[in-house]
Amino acid sequence: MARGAAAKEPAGDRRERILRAALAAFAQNGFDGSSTRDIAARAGVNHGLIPYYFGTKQKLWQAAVDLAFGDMKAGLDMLLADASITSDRERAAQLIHAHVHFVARHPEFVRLMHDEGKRRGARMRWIVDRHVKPLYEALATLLERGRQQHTLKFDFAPLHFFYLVAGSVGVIFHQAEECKRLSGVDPFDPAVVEEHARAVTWMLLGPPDEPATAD
Amino acid sequence: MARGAAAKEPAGDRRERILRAALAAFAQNGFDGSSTRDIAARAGVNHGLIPYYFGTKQKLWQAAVDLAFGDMKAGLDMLLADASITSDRERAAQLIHAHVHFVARHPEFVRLMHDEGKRRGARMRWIVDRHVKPLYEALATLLERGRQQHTLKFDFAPLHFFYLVAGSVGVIFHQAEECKRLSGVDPFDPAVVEEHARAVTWMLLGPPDEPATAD
DNA sequence: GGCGGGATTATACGATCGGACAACGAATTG
DNA sequence: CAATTCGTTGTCCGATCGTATAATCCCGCC
Repeated sequence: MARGAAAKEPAGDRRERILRAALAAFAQNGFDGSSTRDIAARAGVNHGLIPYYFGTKQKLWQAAVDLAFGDMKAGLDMLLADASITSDRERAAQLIHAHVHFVARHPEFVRLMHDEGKRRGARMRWIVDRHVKPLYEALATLLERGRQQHTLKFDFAPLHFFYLVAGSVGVIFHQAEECKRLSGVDPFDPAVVEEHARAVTWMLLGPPDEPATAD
Repeated sequence: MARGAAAKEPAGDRRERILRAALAAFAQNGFDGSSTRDIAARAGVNHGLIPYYFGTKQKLWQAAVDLAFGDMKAGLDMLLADASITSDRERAAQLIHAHVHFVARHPEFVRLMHDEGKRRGARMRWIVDRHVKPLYEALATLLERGRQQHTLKFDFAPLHFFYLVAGSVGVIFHQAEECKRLSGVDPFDPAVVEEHARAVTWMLLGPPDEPATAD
């Protein structure tokens, strides 16, 4: 197989460069707000390469979403591995802590969910069926376990817990630019991330020094 | 002043119809995803009327945002009036309850915030300076009051509380379509709204029957 | 050295966008 | 009634979009 290329790059690097650029662009400006020409410019390649490698803009988007949720899935699997040992409040707090820091490191997948989750359409159905649903069911079983172990005491459907967590963890990072303008604070600052993790833990598990909500 | 018009409508109704249609469109598809032609079609008017009444698409967007946040401000003022009497947990719960129901009735302003808050740009700066900042400061004083009255006990900056509330309350309604696809549950269903209000209350104030997080 | 084929580029097409503009219609005013 | 004025419409322009297509390039292979 002869790979022509401009002899600048080692291999099919350009495809991955396009993918990363597409993920950044879609996360920043949404699907409609991103143009394939801009994505190609970010990747430093000719814009004709996008139809060549990915066919259509929609398929490029799907590949970028797969990339983002791949990272997410890896992080979640790590969390779930930890969860298997978890049975008390301290462990739950570690889970929350790890999740907040993960979202802070990878805000793209929150952005993608927020961009598409509001619209009824093919992209929303695709991302929900392929990525969000497994995530949701994983969290639901996690919640049920916490409930049985009396780590969490709540009397509403897991669905609400899901959006409570998704919202309270993700929005400050999703709205990072707004947050900076509003308060001058960069939510991605490590100290701020840490404080937010404490805040979420406080919300879900109650204050650390007093008898917790959960107990 | 001679107002010609097609003699179908009583007055400058078309201007307001355009505004409402613009608000719906911007909330549904964002700024880039909405076209002035589509907005005009929704309002049932010629698309040439938009530059006539509002000049530019951006100014139309600003007028629509003012409309949405006007409703929001009215709701918040009502809440703040209630808050003046509030000094215990029950009152705080009522505030949360009212706010959740308001957001459920008017999801547009959450959508607008989520659409622009992620991007650094003129529209984000405009909406933050004009609308979000007053909202944030109002909540901050409210939080300080709750803290002094020992209704709320938290040891992190009000900024985190702001995004905790904004996220946990708003995301399930912002992502309504996703939520329907994910679980089959319509978050705007009155019973679901009520349950979500209970869920948020549980998060912020602790379980109702046990010694609350706040006390 | 020529050749074949995948990688890359340049160019073009149709569609849609925001906005400009002139013409038209109707009601008010003299 | 004539003139003016503002609401309204239809049309057009330049830019940008996604994508198709053909030419070009560069490498491994005979």
